[in-house]
Amino acid sequence: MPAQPKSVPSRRADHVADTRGALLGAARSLFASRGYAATGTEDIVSAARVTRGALYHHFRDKADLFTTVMEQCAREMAERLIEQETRRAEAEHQEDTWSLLRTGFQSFLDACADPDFQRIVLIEGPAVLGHSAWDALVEKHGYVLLGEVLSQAVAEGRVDPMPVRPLTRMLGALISEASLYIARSEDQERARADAGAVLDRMLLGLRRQDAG
Amino acid sequence: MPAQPKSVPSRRADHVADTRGALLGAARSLFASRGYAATGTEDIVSAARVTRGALYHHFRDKADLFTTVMEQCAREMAERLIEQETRRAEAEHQEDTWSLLRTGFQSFLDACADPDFQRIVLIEGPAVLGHSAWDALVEKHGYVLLGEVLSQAVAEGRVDPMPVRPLTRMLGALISEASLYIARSEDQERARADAGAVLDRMLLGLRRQDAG
DNA sequence: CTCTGAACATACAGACTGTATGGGACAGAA
DNA sequence: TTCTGTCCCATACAGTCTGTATGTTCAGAG
Repeated sequence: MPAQPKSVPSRRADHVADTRGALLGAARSLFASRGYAATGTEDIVSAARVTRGALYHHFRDKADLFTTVMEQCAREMAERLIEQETRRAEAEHQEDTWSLLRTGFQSFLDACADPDFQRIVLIEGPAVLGHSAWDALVEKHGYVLLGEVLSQAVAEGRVDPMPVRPLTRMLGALISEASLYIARSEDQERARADAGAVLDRMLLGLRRQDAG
Repeated sequence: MPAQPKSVPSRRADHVADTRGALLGAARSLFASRGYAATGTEDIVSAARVTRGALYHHFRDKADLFTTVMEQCAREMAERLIEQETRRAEAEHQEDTWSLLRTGFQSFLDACADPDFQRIVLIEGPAVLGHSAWDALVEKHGYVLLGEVLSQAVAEGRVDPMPVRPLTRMLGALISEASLYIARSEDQERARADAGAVLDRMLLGLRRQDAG
């Protein structure tokens, strides 16, 4: 009878996972700082202290590695937002639903300030994967939450009925551009306040118009 | 005394301009259809019926060629919009200024439907040039008109006072994403109507609030 | 006519990606 | 224990692409 049940991974499996994780970490750091094209596979494997053989064993090619890294970034962002959103929902469940939606978008904007996310997902992603594949990934991870929030807001009558799919994309693009604008501004504080104000005003346009 | 004044270009100069134009045209077509990375310099020069020597004579490197192509696309778009805008301004100068602004943005959205513009300027541009250089180019050609219209709208009190720079960027991103959404939709007609409606509502949020 | 420089074409060197090959470690069968 | 197959990874190699260096042609100045 073995000392450990079958479900416990072997030490060898740990090493494999460590190698793969090191590759992902190195790739993520380099893609975020230098971009996809300017990062050679040799740079990645030397940073991960392995050889290119390990890379091409774990990933089909360089684009596959990038896809995995981007998916990781997107998933982390989605989890962060969901956890943050549920915490707010239970904390301030008595507050006005409209101001809840407003503050939700503001914190969404703050979350997008992550440099890795900006560079890998927002900048490099569309050009490396092509816009259709990029869109599928973002749809899978990011837009589920945003689309859910929006359709719920429509269902509750907080915003006027309108097609949710284009609304989701356009609000996502709006927040993305706002975060990039803030990131490359001199005065971050001021840029954050300005972009937040503009975003808030645009959101206002979606609000239910008829006071009936 | 020469039969032609000095200002008349020689036939050789015509050939030079033709070569450069052929390179730009081939590069534009290929960059738009296959993207920057998937287009080799050999593809470009064979389509232009010259050799790589001509390319590297006229342009510093491949990125320089791309920059010139993108600048051409952006300039054409800006000229198209300006010409279109001035025509509308003189034709309907008696109409409501707010609805003028609204229809202006809708026709801006329609202009962005150009596939070359979408792929080269909106998709490939940021990743190839880097977001800062890309932003400088778009600032130079595209955002002058948009920013002008917006600051004028603020000055005339049609929209509430708010920082114009972030507003310009975010509206530009909004329209860009809307045009891309339309382009990759199954039902173009419906997508156009939906995106236009959402854009119109967001614009509504910027409108002057106090009825004083 | 000679000479210079622009406008290309050609040839070459370097870098990078992807693949084919080889070896070492580990698990399971005999 | 020994043998064997498979997984994991390192190394070597081939193909492609970019950028540069060199060569060639030709228009125009002196």
